[in-house]
Amino acid sequence: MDSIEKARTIAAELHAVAVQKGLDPRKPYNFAKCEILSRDICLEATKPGATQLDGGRAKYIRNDLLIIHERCDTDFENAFLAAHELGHVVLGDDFNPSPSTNVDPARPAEPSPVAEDRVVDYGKRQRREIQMDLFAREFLLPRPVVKRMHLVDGMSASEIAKVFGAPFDVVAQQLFDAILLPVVETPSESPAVDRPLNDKQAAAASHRGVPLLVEAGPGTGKTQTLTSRVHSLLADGIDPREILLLTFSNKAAAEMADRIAEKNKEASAAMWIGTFHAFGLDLIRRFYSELGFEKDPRMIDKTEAVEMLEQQFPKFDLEHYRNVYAPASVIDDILKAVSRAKDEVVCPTRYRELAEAMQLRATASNDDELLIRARRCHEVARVYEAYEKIKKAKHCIDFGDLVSLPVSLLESEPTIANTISETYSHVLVDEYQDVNRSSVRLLKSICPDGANLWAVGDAKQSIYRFRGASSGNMKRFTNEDFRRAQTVRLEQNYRSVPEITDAFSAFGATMAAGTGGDALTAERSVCGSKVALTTVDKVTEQTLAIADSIEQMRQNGHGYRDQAILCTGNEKLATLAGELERLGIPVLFLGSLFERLEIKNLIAFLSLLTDRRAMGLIRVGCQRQTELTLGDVSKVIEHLRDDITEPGEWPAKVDSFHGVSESGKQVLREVATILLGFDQSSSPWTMLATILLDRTQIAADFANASSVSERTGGIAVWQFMNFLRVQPSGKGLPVPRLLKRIRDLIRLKEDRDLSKLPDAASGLDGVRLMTVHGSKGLEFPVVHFPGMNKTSLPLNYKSPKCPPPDGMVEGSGDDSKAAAVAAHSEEQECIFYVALSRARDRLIAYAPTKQAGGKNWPLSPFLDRLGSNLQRNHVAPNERDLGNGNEGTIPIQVSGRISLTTAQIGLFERCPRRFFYTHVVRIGGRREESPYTLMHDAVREICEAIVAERLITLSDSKIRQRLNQAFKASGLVDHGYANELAGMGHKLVKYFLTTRAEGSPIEPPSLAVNLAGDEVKFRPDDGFTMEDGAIVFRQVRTGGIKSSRDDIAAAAALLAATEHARGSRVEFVHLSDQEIRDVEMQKRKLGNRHASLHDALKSIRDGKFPAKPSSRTCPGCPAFFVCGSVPEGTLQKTF
DNA sequence: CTTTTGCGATTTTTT
DNA sequence: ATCGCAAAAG
Repeated sequence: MDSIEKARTIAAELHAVAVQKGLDPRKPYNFAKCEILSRDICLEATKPGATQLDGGRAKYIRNDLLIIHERCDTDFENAFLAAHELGHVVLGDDFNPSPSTNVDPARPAEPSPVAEDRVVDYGKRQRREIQMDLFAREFLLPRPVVKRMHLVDGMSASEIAKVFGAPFDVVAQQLFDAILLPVVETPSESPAVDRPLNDKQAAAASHRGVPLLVEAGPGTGKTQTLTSRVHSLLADGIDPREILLLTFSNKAAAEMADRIAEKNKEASAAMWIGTFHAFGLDLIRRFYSELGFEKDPRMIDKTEAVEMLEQQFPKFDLEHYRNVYAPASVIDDILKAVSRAKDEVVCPTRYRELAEAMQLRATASNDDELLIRARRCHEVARVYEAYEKIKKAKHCIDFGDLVSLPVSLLESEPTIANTISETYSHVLVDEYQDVNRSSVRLLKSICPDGANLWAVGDAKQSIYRFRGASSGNMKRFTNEDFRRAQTVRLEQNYRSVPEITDAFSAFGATMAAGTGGDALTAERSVCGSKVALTTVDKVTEQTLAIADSIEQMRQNGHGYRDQAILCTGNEKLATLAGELERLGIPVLFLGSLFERLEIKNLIAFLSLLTDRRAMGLIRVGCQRQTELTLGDVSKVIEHLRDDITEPGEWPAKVDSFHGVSESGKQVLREVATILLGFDQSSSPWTMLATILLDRTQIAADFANASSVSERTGGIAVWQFMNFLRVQPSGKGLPVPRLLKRIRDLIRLKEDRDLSKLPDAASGLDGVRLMTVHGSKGLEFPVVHFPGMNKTSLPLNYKSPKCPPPDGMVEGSGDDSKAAAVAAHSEEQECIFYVALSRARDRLIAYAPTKQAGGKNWPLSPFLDRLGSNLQRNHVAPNERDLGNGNEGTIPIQVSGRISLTTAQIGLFERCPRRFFYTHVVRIGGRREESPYTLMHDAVREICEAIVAERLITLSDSKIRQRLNQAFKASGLVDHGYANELAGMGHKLVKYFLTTRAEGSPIEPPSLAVNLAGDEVKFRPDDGFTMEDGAIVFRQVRTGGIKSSRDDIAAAAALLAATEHARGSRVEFVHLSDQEIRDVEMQKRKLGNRHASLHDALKSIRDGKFPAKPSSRTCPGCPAFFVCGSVPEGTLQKTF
């Protein structure tokens, strides 16, 4: 149990005792006051800003036995400040005389992992203040009390708030903590039994003077050695404020802080413990003016960064990174390159110089390939320069800046560097194998000669090479960066049984990373089971095999919570989690928050305020209290499609919805009541908190659930509400802005942070599912490691979209590509090594040997390198239903024939589910509008006009005129870069005209291919009779990306054309790529596609609409927020 | 026996 | 999007 939970438990107990003494919690200030007075401490209110308050809002003055606080408007606020200070007293945290400044009564139990909170998460002072806020809230409104009021007495959050005179949001947050998060069990309190240090550990801990690098393999007692060193430094009389302990993750920092606090709470709070990034942020905040910022520059995440650049993108006029359709993805690629540059402390100017140097070399050696690479780098440099300017102008900083800015500062300002290095007499670094050049340079600035620098790491666990971490830094520590340095190697493994230790040591001996002579000696005794590899025939059986062995391990005494499943990537984890859950294995896994049904169900309420067709009813209709039939939902959407309705106006029209059942209308009125008083400008958090706690039973249902998977659902809701609290401000209405931001987060894969389970979930008895990266630093009695196929580990190297300029990555030599490939393959070995070494007692790897199609699927070559340490066995698990079969089938009755366009059938192929929403339910809500899509719309419109007016040429001025007209109609003229956008459009139209230079135009006819009574229509955009008499039909494809795999839409077009006129051709014109592609298919291929068309139509009749999820396409789908299960009932449909 | 084509599985990882 | 394998075609 962590310190925060401990504090809350104590607070709740105090509350209970006070109530027993007869105090009334409904008078909160008096309640807190009596508790304080009973400790012989005085309580005083004073006016805000009084000198005694020392700049804070409340303060405990120990010497005077006095708590003072500023006088607030409400009794509850006063009580909260008093209780906050009471926390400092009760928790024995009164050694630090600083006042309390950032008091927040509605603070969630754990910060949301977004933007700045990710960095400062465990800043020591923040952490104490968070603890006190939660203590105070718990003292005034204990979770068990509010939980009982809500669940047993049936009181809403507002009613509870009234009773206590507390604000709604404070009660709501407390209720969320109480009913959505699992109750943390009082632990059996078994603090890690510290064994005495072995000789090597003791030597490492007591070392003084010259820099020391401790090579600590897995399970060698690294943390214990490090904490021992800290305690020995303290014992030597070192002031804890002189000790700096740097880590790479907040998790590690918190663990170190807690471990040190076990023996010395005061020292732990006084030391600087945190990540490199948090330390960097501290420096930036201290020296903001030297860095050219105003006070407290704001941190932005990548989503915000992309948004900033997107606005200015048209003006960059990039040639090599030109994706005029979806600039966001290009910007993302470039920002990744920028981030890498910052890892190497390469500023925009230096980036451009490197690119220019490449250009010179390319011209000198006549190397065309090099020249193109150089130009690409140059374009990145241009965007990089602009990005830094925008950021500075807006007083923002990004993740990369957190380390690179302080490095530049300290390296250029020796006085500041001196001040800092004099502050810290002892610097300790954890996970040294994860340092990149920027962190090394930061270290060198803090301790130039390396005196009393102490680092610990393991080159074989270096799995962050993609962000510039290199185990080469381990070698350089002694040779180059900190000469005079010594090394110590810890050789005893205390974690794993010999079977496992020997296995990963054997693999370790063959690894490129590390020295080769670093095998470990197992201290534990043999367990009798070797590391196992369980192979199965098919992928589906792998899940069954894992489920079987989880249960078997359970019979051997390893509970679910003792077992972990590790995968290399997130995608596979999510699939596995779903399947195991269906097999009845409880799993601890959230997955992508916004893809969970509970969350989509909530977002549906929000979308009902913004979407005029109310497609959110699809999700709302699936929920217990608001059940609707699919038929009714579909009818409502149909009504709203033809109606001119503003978003949120539909509740007024319920009576006029003909064809909707009476019971359906009744539910719709209830939904309207649930939404009453909210609109697009409402705060999403307030609205959903009201819905969850005041107007529905949704939250209560989670509290009453018992299964791990339902509890996980509750945690997801908690996490989502937590996320809603911290939205960046910006233009537009809050609700639509939030929906856009969610889509952007997923597109940029920034939703990953939200899929981390809060600490409060750790008590649940479920199998832990995580990536190998996520498992670093952890250990589990049993580890399952699936997917050990050649294609997944090692993964093939893929070069970044924007490779760094030659010479940017220090120590990569002349061939930067070869160096990157080598680094990648080293990293893959490290991933395997880390995974193996997480296991204490049992380790089982899994792999299917055949693909779904039945062909062989080779095993990972890494397995052979375990030699005789690996026990192989092949199993054939009993078939069970993984529930993948019928998913997506919807009862539907199609009357009459089906008639679709090529575009529609193409959509069915890409994602049948999306087809269902778009063309069966017809939810509408076309794709998102952006300046780029509007520009493309204008171009398309003009091209259509050109065909209709049979124009062959059009003067530049006429094109401009038409574009201008279209831009006016769409409002694009007002865009800041309307000229640049018009320039792009001009190019596209001009290219379209060149495609019309040959042959004589014909009126494009409407074509169709007959498919057993049904049809697929092909309406060409353009048509010609060529000089040789051939007829050509053209379709303009705006997307422009050439898909190498011909889709069935193309086949349908071809078939339709041939049916119309034998020997006619079909061509796709890609405007952005300036290319005409002939649609060609061999007889066999065309035959196969023809069969696929038949299959597709049959699937539509059968109601088979499975989703094809993809993080790339889903966020852009209009049905994104409603996709999932559908309401009950059969759908009547005419196409 | 060689070449083409289809198809399935994979497109990480994080402060 | 890209790779590697297996089956079909030449």
